[in-house]
Amino acid sequence: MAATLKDVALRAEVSVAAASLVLSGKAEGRVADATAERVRAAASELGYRGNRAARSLRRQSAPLLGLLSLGVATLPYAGAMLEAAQSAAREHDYDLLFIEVGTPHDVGTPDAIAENLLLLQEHQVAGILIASYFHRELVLPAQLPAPTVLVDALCPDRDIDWVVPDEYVGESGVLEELARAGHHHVGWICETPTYPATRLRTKAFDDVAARHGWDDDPRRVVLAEHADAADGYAAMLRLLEQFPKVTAVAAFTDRMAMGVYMACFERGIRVPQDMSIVGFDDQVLVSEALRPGLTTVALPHRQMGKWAVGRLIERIESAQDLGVSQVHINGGLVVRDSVAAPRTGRIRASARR
Amino acid sequence: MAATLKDVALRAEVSVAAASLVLSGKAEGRVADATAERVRAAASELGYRGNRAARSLRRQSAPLLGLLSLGVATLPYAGAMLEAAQSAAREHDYDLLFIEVGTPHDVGTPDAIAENLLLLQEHQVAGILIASYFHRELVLPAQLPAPTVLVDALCPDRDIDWVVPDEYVGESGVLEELARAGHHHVGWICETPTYPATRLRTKAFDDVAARHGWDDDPRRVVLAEHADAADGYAAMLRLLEQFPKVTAVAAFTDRMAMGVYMACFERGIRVPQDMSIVGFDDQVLVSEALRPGLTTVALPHRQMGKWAVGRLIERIESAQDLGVSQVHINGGLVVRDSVAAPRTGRIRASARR
DNA sequence: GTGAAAGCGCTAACAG
DNA sequence: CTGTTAGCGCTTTCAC
Repeated sequence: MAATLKDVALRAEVSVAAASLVLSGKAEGRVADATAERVRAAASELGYRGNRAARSLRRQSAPLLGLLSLGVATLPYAGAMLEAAQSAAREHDYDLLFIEVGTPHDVGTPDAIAENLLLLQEHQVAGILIASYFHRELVLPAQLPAPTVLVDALCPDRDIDWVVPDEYVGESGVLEELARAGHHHVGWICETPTYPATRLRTKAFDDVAARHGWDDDPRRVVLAEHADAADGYAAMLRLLEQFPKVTAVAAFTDRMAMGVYMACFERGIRVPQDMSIVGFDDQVLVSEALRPGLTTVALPHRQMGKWAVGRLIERIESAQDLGVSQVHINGGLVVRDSVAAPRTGRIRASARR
Repeated sequence: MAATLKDVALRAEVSVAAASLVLSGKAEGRVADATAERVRAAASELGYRGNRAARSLRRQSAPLLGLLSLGVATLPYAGAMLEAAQSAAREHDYDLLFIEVGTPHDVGTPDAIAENLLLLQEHQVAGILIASYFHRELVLPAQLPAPTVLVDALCPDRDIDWVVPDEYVGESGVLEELARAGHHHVGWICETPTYPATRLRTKAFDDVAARHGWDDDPRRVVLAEHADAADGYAAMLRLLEQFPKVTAVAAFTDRMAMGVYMACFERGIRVPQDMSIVGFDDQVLVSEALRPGLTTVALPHRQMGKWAVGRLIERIESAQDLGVSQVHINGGLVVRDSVAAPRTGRIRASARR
């Protein structure tokens, strides 16, 4: 059976109180050095590991951070954020209680969120992370059971910490690459804008286009239903038809960009000589795997996870009232090889090979 | 402040013991129905949620399943398994304590595993899941702190439950598709075999090839260093050179298969008319996104997660000694459009477009 | 400096 | 059928 504090105390011939003080680093001038040493020796001989349940009961708070994932796990996005959050938590001696709410189709109703928040409360978590994607807007219960930070999500009109990707700056960055290469006929392939990520990236497109005086034929934008490769492919075919001057296209996500590549390959359109393409997300399975490599903007998953945990722990451990902190992180431009200067002549094959 | 059992008992005018019995469903003939009803009413009026720390302390076991992830979170594979495990756990009123061990490059040394197992012990977890990938062989400490099940990993010579994909049957399945289509000159692009996934899929290739009398020119196999698209691409170029008769290629993973597609696109080789391609994993970001869609075999992440949790809970809750159970699950063939009959003439473009 | 003691909220014997 | 009781292992006052 695992050794308890009492065992350690017995062995070191001190009281449990003294042993507790020493082992939780609160001995500071309250216990003689020699005694402390005896306690530490006894603990290590016994392989003492402590019992978190007992400690949590006593302290009314567990060394646990609840991670409510709103469909994140079902996405390939999750990994880096999870990993970063976990290792950041670990550095501060917290562990992560992972709860996935909602299936791929239903991304966590307010009721489901509220219910799982209560569950986290039962576990006495010291803090809560709510992770979503696409910068979604969440509806949260009025009463949160512990300090909370949102990741890639926000809650308008609410004094709560959150961290989101800087969609606007990121998208502007890749688009400037296109401008720098000299493009004027740029297509925009996007999911129908409904949540912030679509809206902000679209706004960036409009602004960059206006700034550089790009051909503003409304047919340069094609809206699709899903941000996946199949819809990206279909959208590209449509774009080629309705906006034949196009020399470069920006896609809402790397997955859509992959569909754009596929359409180009089938039509014998060379990338980047005949068509420049940029994406968003830096989904390496796609961006790095495509040939030529896709120029895109990284989503700062790792940074968001780390920041969120850092902030959460600050809040947990700080007595005074920190103001709210709502930050945007730019994951940064990832330049690969999918952007080149536009062809001067508009010579382009349109038959399949 | 959250209501305690005592508050409920007070309000229902019963003892805490009775309240406990009722609320944990052990009232069965020990408490009068009317009393039980009163307790339940009081609990719901007070919004009573219980305190897991207290319960864990008393029971010497927390309603927690420790999930030790060995690099899984850093892979896009993770999601489905995590999600399935979590929802299966939830059905039995357990939650998941998630711990990621090891970075992308170091996949959990035995020491790191041992250390984190101890950590889970501190948390009083009722059971442990150790999740890896590629069917890896693990080195585990002699003494496990709780019932344990391995997912997509195994531990040779150890009486422990595990669940792995049926690599051999799966790979044989896709290869039979190739045979059925009439191919005889089939290439095999694989990572250098070191762990079970590579070895078993390669064995399947050898066996199917022998069974159908495929051209056994040793140059039909190209080994690469990594199972990614870049190496798949390079391997395909080499294969075309050293085994020009090739009409179909099987890749160790979908990511490698994507590289194979890229090589074909660049060389003007049409898929599947000129070249049939099959993969493994059913990484939808790739397999579904490629055009034509990639015929491949699914990795049973969801099933493995679910099975593992089911088994673990069986072990936790069963008093008697269950035998060990080590299972293989076949994720199943996913037929898309990357396989066709080989061309009869060997007319193939070899210049780029 | 050190130890005794109270008690966090819950469960499980055991008495009644 | 119901209540009393004794802790689970730990932290934290408070005396000494």
